[in-house]
Amino acid sequence: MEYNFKEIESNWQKYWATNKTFAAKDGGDKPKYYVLDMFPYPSGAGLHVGHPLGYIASDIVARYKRHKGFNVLHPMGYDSFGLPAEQYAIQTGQHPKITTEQNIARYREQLDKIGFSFDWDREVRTSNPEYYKWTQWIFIQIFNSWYNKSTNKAEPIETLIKVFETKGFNSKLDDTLTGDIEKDLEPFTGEEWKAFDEKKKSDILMNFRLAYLGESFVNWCPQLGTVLANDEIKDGVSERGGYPVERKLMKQWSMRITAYAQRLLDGLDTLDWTESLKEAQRNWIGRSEGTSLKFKVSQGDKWIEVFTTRPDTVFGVSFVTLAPEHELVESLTTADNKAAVEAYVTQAKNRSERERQADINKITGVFTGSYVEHPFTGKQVPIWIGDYVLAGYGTGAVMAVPAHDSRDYSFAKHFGLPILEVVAGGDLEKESYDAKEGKLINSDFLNGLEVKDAIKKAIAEIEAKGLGKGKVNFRLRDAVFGRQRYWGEPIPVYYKNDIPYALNENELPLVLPEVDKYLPTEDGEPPLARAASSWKHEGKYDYEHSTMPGWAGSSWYFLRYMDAHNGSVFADKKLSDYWQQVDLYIGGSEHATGHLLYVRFWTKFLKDLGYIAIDEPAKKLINQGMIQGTSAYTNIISKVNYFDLPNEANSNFVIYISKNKLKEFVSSNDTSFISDIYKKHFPNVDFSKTRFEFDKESPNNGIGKRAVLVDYVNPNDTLQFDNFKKWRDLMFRESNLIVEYVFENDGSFIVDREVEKMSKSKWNVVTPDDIAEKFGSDTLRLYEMFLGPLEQSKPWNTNGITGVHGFLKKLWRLFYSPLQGGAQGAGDVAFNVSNDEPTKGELKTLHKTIKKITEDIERFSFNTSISNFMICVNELTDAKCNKRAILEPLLICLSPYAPHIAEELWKQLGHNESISTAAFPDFNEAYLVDDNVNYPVSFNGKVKFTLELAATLTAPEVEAIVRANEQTTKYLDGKEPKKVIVVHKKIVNMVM
RNA sequence: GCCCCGGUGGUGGAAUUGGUAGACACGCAGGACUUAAAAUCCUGUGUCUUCGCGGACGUACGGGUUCAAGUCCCGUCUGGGGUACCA
Repeated sequence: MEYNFKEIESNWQKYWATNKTFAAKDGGDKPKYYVLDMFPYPSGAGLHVGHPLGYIASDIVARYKRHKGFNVLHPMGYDSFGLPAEQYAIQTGQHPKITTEQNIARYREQLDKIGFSFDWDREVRTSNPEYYKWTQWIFIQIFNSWYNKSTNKAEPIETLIKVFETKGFNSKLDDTLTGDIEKDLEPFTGEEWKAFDEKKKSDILMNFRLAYLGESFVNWCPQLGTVLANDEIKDGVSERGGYPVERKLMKQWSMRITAYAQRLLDGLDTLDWTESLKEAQRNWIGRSEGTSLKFKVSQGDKWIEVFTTRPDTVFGVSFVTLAPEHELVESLTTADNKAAVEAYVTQAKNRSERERQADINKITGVFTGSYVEHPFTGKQVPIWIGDYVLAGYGTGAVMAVPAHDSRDYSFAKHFGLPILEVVAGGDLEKESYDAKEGKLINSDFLNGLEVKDAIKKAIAEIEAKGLGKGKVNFRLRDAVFGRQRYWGEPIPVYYKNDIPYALNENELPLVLPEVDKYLPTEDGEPPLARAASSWKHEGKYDYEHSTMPGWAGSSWYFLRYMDAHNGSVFADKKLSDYWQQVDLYIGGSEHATGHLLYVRFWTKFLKDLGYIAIDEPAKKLINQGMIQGTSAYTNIISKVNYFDLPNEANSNFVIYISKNKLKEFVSSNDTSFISDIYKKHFPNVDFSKTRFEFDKESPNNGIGKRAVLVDYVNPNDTLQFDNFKKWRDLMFRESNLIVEYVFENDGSFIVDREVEKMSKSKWNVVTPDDIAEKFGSDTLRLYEMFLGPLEQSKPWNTNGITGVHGFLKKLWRLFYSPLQGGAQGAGDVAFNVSNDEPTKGELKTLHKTIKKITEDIERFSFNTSISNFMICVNELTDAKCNKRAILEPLLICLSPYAPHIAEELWKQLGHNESISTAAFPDFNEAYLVDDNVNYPVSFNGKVKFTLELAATLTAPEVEAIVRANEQTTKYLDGKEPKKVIVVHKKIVNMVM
C-alpha cells in the first residue's frame, strides 16, 4: 500500500470527531495542562498559512502533554464581534450575524482539515447571547465596584457608600480617588451625603466606579458620524472617505484600568513571558516617579500644578508650558495676547493626535502674557502654551527646564527663551543635557549634590513648603469602553432621569436589537439609536446606545472554556479552581499591549471580588513570528511624454513590461517599443514626426508597478501568462485602454518579487488548502514547523516542502517496504514489521531521538525536532530496520507532529485505541553511552585532525596519547607545546 | 529619538552550558533504474587555491577578553518589529 494521505487524514479526522478523542475532563487524577491559542477573528478571507503556525505549535504541545499523562484543555472559539463584518454589512445591508456565521463555517472547515486536537464541545463565540450575557454581567460587576487604595483591591461600591455615609469625603487629598481622572471633588460630610439627591450621588460615585461614564478626547469624524481609531486616520483625514477628523471631548464609558497600573506592572515579574513583551508592557504602563509642584500665578490667587520627574532641576525653570486644553488657559491670557492665544488654541485643538505627531519637528506655541513666581527664587517665570504638552498626562502643565529636557530645549531655542544650566556636564550650545548624572550648580541649597540626592532633597523641600508631594505617575490611560458601532455587545445600562443604571442580572442578556441600517443616525447617534423607539427598558427608559469594544469579549474568554455552557454563572468556581491559569498561551505579538493588558486587568478584578482564584491569566506565553508573503509586481508604463502625436492616435494606454526588457530600454533610453505599439494599433496613422520620451519629471520615469496574484507566478519569477492575462482582464476592466505586453527575448515575462506582510490587497496570500490538497495536512504541519524557530518572522515559500513530504514517505516505507530487493520502492509492498530484537545501533538511534525530541518540545524548538526525526528515519532506513520495538515508540514521538500518519500506522501495528492514549516513551541513557570519543586535536585553537579514543581514558592519558601521535609530531614541528589543554570527552588543544 | 529582536553557504536554517561552524532540508551538478517521464536511490556541493594530498580564508564590519568566540565585552553598520512630544 502506498502512503495515501488523503484517505488516511480524512478517516482519522472523522474518527477523532466521532469519538470525541480530545474532549477534556473536568477533574481526575491526572495533572491538568491548559494550552490556549489567541482568539481568532473569523475574517472573510479565511485562514492563510500564517494563521495555523501558532495553532500547530500549540497542538503539538497539547498532544505531547496528553502522551505525558496530563489532562489537557485545548479549546478553540471565535472573537466574532468586530468591525470588518460591520463594514461589510454597511456595504451590502446583510446582517453581520450572517456573514460572521459563514466566515466561522469556513474557518472551521479549514481548521478541521489540519487535524487539530481541539475540544470542540467547548467552542465559544463572543457574539452569541449566551456568551455575551456574561460579558455584560462582568461589566456590571466592574460598574458596581471601586478601587480601595487601602486594601489595594476592587470592592463593591457599597463599601464606599458606607464610608461616605459615616465619614463623608475630604477632598482629592483624601487618597480615596484612584486612576488618573482626578477631578477636584468638593468635600462633603456623611450627613451631607445622605441628603444628596440621587443624581448628585450618582455623579459623585461615577468618579470612583471602575466602569464609569467620563469625558475623554476622541477622534471624531462628523461626516461618518463615528469615532475613529488612530490607525483609521491617514494624513489627518479618515482613511475611509477622506473626511476631516477633529479631536472632541465626548462622554464615554471607560474602564479605570489605571487603578491597576502598579499591580499590572508588578505582576509581570511573576510571568514566564519574553523579556521584550514584558518590556513593551512596562513601557506602556510607563511608571515614573516624581513630584507635583505648585507655582503661584503672579496676578490673582491661582496656582498652576505641574508634575515633574526632575525636581532637582527646579532652579533651571525658565518658563512654564500649558497644554492648549488646560483649564487655566483662558483666565491667564492677558488682553494683549488674547487674539493670538485664541487662534493658537483653536488650531491646536483641531489638530488630531496624528497630525501633532506628524509635525514632530514643527515647534509651535504662544505666550499668555502672564507669569508665575518661582517657588524658591521668587523670580517671574513666563507662562506659555505649547501643544507638545499633552492634556491627558500628569496635570497638563510642565515646568520647562530647557537645559535638561530636549523638548523644552527645542521650544526655548525656537522662541528665544533663556536656558539655565543647573547640572554640570553637558554642552548646552548643541543640545540639552538630559542624563540623570552630574553635580548640581546654580541651585542654591542643591549645589554640589549628585542628581539622585538632589531629587530627594528637592522633594523634601517642596513637601516642607507645602507646594507639592512626591508621587508616582503612570503613562497608562483609562481605556475607552464605548464604541459608536452596531456589531458589539450592548452595554447593559439604561438611563432614568439622566442617571445611568445597570441592569439586574436576571435581565441579562440584553440582546442586540435589530436595526434598519448599520450606520449612525442622521444626528450622529450610534446605530443602536435606530432601534430606540421600540428598544427600551421597561418600555420607557432609553438603553445605552454605544456598544462594547472588541477587547471586551476576549478579556475573559479563557475562563469560559473551563465551563463553556453554564447558564447560571460565567464559570463555576470549582472548575476555574481546577483549571487555574493558562499554562501555555500562543499568539501574535500585535496583542502585546492591547489584549494582554486588558485580560490581565479583568483577571485581577475578578480575583479581587473572589470569583476566581488566579491573579494572572497566562503563566507562559509565546509570540509566534509573522509569516510573510512574497508579492509579485509587474512593471507598467502608463505615462510617457510624447511630442507631435497625431490626434487620431490620442489614446490612453498601459504597457506591461518584463523586468529585464524595461531595464534595457530605460538604460539605453530607447522608446521605440512604444512607437511600435502605436503603429500596431493605428496602422493608418503616420507617426514619422512623433517622438516619445520617458517622463523624467515623475519619480520613476513614469514607470509604475502592479501587484500580481502570486498563484500565476512561477518559481523562477516568470508569469504563467495566459492565466495572468485572464485574471488581469477580470480585475482591471480597462477596455477603454490600449493594453500591451512587452516580453523578454525568449518570450517569457519576468516580474519583481518583494517580501512583505501577507495580505489580500497585495495578492500574495497563500492558503493552507492547496498544500493540504497536494501533500496532506501532516506535511503542512511538519513544514510550517520546519521553516524555522516559532518566534521568528519568516517569508513563506514552499521550496522545501518536498523534503518533509519525502520524509513521511520514507517513514511509511519503514513499515511497508519489502526488505529484500533494495530501495527501489515502486510496486506492491505489504505491511511488514518484524518482532525481532533490535540491535544496539538501532536502540541508540531511537533513544537519541527520544531524548532530543523531548528536549526540543520542552523548549518549544519544533524546527529542530523535525530535523531529528529526519535523521532518525534516515538512520533506520540505512539499517533496514523494520522492528516493532523501534518503530512503535518512534510513532508515539512523532504523533504530536504528524498525527494522521501516526494513527494509521499505529492501527496497522494492531492497536485498537487512538495513539493519543499511548504513553510517551522514556529514553534510556544506557543506550546512548559511546565506547569511544572522537577527540578533535587542535593547535592554537585550529583543529587539524581527530583521534578516536576510548571513553574510559582519563584526561592525562588522552594527553599522553595525543602527544605521542605522529600527526602531532608533524604539526608541532619539533617544538615543545607551551601548554596542552584537554577537556575531557570534548577536545584537545595544543598551545604553541 | 527611544525600546525590543535579528544579521551564519545559492536558499530555509542547525550549533541547548565558550569546545570539530554549516546538522537537517531545499536548490544545483553528476550518476543508477526507465523507451521516456514521474517516483526512488547513490555521489558531490561554504569561498579561494591545488591535477591531487593539502593549504589559506570564513558566522555583517572594526576592536577586545580567552588555550579556544557564531556564542562573552566595547564600538560601528544594517534589516525587522513596537512606540512616540509622557515632563
